[in-house]
Amino acid sequence: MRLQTSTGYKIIADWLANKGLHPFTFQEETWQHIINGKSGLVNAPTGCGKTFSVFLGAVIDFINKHPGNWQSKAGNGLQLLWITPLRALAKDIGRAMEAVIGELNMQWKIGIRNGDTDMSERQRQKRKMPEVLIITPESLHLLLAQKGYPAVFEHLQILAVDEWHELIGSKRGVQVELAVSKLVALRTPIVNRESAIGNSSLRVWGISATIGNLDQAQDVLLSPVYNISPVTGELRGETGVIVKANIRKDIVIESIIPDEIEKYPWAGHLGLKLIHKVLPILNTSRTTLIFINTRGMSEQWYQALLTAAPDLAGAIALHHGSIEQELRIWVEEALHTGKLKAVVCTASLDLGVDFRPVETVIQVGSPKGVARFLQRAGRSGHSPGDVSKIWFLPTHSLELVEAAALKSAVEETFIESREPMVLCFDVLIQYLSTLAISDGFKPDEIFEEVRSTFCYRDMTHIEWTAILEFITSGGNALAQYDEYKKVEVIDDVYRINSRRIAMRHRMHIGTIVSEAMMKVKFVSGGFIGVIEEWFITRLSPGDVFTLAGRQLELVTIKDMTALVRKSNAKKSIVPSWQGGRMPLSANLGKKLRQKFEEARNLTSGAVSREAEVRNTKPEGRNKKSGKPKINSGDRLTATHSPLTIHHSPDIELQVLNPLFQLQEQLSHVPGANELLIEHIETKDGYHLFVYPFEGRLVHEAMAAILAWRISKITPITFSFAMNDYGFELLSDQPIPVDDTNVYDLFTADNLLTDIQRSANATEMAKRKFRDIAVIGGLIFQGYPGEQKKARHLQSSASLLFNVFSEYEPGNLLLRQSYQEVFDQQMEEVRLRNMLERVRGSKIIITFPRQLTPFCFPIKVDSMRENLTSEKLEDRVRRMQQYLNSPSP
DNA sequence: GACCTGCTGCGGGCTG
Repeated sequence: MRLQTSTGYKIIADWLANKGLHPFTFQEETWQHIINGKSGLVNAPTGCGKTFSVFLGAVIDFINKHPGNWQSKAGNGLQLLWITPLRALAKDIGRAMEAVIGELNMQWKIGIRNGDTDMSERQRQKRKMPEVLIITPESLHLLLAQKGYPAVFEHLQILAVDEWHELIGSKRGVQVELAVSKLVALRTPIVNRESAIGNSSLRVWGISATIGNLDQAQDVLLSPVYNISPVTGELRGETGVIVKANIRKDIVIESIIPDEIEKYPWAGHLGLKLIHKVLPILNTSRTTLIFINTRGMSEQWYQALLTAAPDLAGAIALHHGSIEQELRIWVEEALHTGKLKAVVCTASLDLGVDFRPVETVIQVGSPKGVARFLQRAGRSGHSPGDVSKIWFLPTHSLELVEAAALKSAVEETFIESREPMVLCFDVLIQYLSTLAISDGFKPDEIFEEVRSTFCYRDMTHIEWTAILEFITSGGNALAQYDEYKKVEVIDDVYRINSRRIAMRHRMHIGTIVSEAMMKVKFVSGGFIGVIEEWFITRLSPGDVFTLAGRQLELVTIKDMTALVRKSNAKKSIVPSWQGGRMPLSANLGKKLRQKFEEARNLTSGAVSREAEVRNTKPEGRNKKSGKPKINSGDRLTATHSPLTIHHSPDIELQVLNPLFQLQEQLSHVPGANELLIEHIETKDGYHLFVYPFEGRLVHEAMAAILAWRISKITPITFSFAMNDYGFELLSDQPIPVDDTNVYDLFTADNLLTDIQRSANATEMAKRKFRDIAVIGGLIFQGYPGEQKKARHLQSSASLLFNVFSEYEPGNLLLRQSYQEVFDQQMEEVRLRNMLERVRGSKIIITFPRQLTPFCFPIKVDSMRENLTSEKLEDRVRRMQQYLNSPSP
C-alpha cells in the first residue's frame, strides 16, 4: 500500500493544502512511520513543526482505523498520551491541538493533567479519559499510583515525549523511561514477548532538539519498545527511526565589543560596564530577551537598566524562577502582546515561548554551552525562514573569546551530548512504591520490565533483591524501624496497604528536590516570590532587599513566610540563591582552546619571540626547593606550530590582540594541543595557575588531586581557587612542579584512588545523599504548605547517611550517592579525558614576573571572600592599571 | 550545611 492512498493521509494533506501548506512542513515522513507501526524520534529546530508532525500522525492513524466514522467517533478512551516537562507548555500545545481538532470537526477531547489540574477535572478524567492527554512525567506516575490504572491505557495508541532532550540527562528522564516500560508492557506483556513478532503495539515517539548523542537518545527512550531478549540480549523487534527535518536555521551572532578593550575589566561576572551598548539594541528592536546567568545578577541588571534609562520604566520586566508564578505569567503575556519592550530573565525563559516569538536576544556572560546558546538564539526569529539574532555581551575581556568559539561551534553544529543516567536506585524505589500503592506488583514481572529500560538494563539480580528487601523490611540498617517497612508481600504480590503511607507517597512523587524556600509576601497581601531560608535568616527586620525588581523591607517572619513592605531605601541587599553550578561544557572548552591557538597565531606576528623561546631545560635547578632558577619571563619548553591562518580571524580575537600580546609577553598563549602552567610569586605567596578549560567542576577535582600528588613529593599545604578556564594552587612555599615531574602529576593512572584520598568524597556524598533519600522516600518533607525546615531535612539525611555507613556500607543508596559525586560533582569521565588529552599534549611551564591576563579572573575570584564588592572593584582597577603599564 | 556568581523543572484523592 502506498502511503498517499491512505484515507487519513489524504484528508490531512488536503486540509493542509487548503491552508496553503505543504505536508512537508510537518515532516510527513513521521506520519508514514506512525501509520506503519514504527516508533522513533523526531529531530528539528524549534518552529519547524515537529510537534505537529507527531500529533497529525496520531490523527491520521485514528482516521485510518475508523475510516467511515472518524468524525463522529469518540469515547474510545485515551488514544494519545503527550508527555511534556513543563506545565506551561501544556496549555499552548493543548490550544494548538484543539484548533486542529476543531477545524477537522473531530470529536476528540484534549485534556491536561498536571499539578494545576483541578479536582473536578481530575474526576471527569477518571470517569472518562479524553482522547488526548497532555501530562508531566510526575503526573503520569501519579496515574500509575491509581487503582485499576491499566484500564486507563487500554486503548492507548501513541505515547509522545516532547522536549526529550530536556529530560534525558536527568532523573525525570528515568521516570519517563520507567513509565514507557510500564505502558509498553501493558500492551505487550514481557512474558509474551519471546513469541511476539516485531514491536509493541504501542508506538513511542520522542521529540527532540539537536543534541550530540541523538542516536543514543532514541535508544534510551525506545529501549522497552525494542523487545530485547532479557536472556540473550538479542534484539527481537525492530529498532526505531529518526526523522530529521532538513531545515537549517540561520543564526546571526554578534558580539558587543567594548570601545576600549584596554580599559574593560579583566575579571567580573556582571558586565554592567557595557550597559550603554545594550540600550540602543533595545530601542531598535520591538521585543528583546536579555539572558542573565543568575537570579541575583538578573535583579541587578533590571535595576541598572532602569537607572540608565528611566524612560524604560513600565516597558521592561524581570523574570526568573524565584518570582511568584502569577507575576511571571503576566510578564510572559505582556511580552507577547507587545506591552513590554524587553525582559531580563534567567534560564526560566529558555523554554516555553515557542508559540510567541521575540525579535532579539542578548546573552550576558558565558552561556556555558553551545546547546544552551543555540536554544536561546532560537527564541528569536522563530518562524521558518526567519533569521535568529543573538548578541553576546562579555562580562570580562577574556570572555569575548567565547563569542568566537560559539560562532564556530554553531557553524559546525558541535552540540553537547546529554548523558542518560544509569542505575538510579532512588527513582526505582519510588517507582516500586508507586506500583505498590495502586495494584501491587509481582517482582518477576516487574524485574523484566524494569530491565527493559536503558537505565536499569545492567541491574543485577542481587541488586534487585536488595531493593525488594529494602522496601519490605528497611534492609539491614533500618530493620528495627517500622516506618521503613512500607511494602507487604501477600501471595507474591507486593503492596502498600497503609493509607497513610500511600498518601505520603503520592505527595512525594517526583525527582526534583529543592532548597528550603521561604515565601515573600506583602503585609498588605500579595505574594512576590521565594527566597532561600538561609538568606532570609541572615536578615533582621528593617533590612532592605531586592526581589522581582522591587525594594522590600523585611517586617517579620511568620509561618515560614517573610512579610515585607515597599521601601525607597537607596541601598538594598541582592539575594543570592543556591543554584546549580553549570560548568563550561566540554564542547565549548574545546572550541575555546582552538580559538586561543588562533589568537596566538595572530599575535605572534607582532611579538618578537626569538629571545623567549627555549627548547632546552634551564640549568641550575635547585633540587631542594624544586624551584628552577631561571629568570622570570623565561619558559621551560616552548615550541610553536608554524604560523597558519586558514581563514580571516574573528573580530573578537582581533579586538583582544593587545591582551594576547601582553599574555604572550608575560607568559604564553596556549595552543589547542598545549596545557599552560604559570608559576607566579606575589606577596601572597607562590601561585600555580593551570588552564585546562574544562569547567569549574573538573578544575575543582583536579586542583585537589594535584595538591595531593604534590604533597607526596614534599609536605606542603595549599589553598585553591578555580573558574571555568583554570585553577590556582596557592602556597607559602615554592611549588615543586617542573618539567621533570609535570607529566607524572597529570597522569590518569591511579586516578580513582587519588580522587578518594584527595577530595572529601564522604562530605560530598553526604550532600548528594540528601536528595537521594528524599526521592527514595526515606525522608518525609512535610505536607504541602508546611515544609519542614532545611535544618531538619539535612539532619535526618545525615543521620541516615551515618547509619548506613556504619551498619550497611553496601547499601545501594549509599553507593549511589558516591557514584553521583564521581559522575556529577567531579565529572570523572571528563576529568579522565582531560588527563588523557594532557598526556598527548605539550605542557608549557612559564614563570611570569607578574599576574597575567589569564590568571587574573581566577585570582580576583579567590580574593572575593575577604572583600566587599566596592573594595574589590577598587583593588581590581588598581591591579589592572598597574598591569597595563608594566614596568620592568 | 555553607553560601565563593551560580539555572530550570514537579507534586493527594480515598470512599462515600
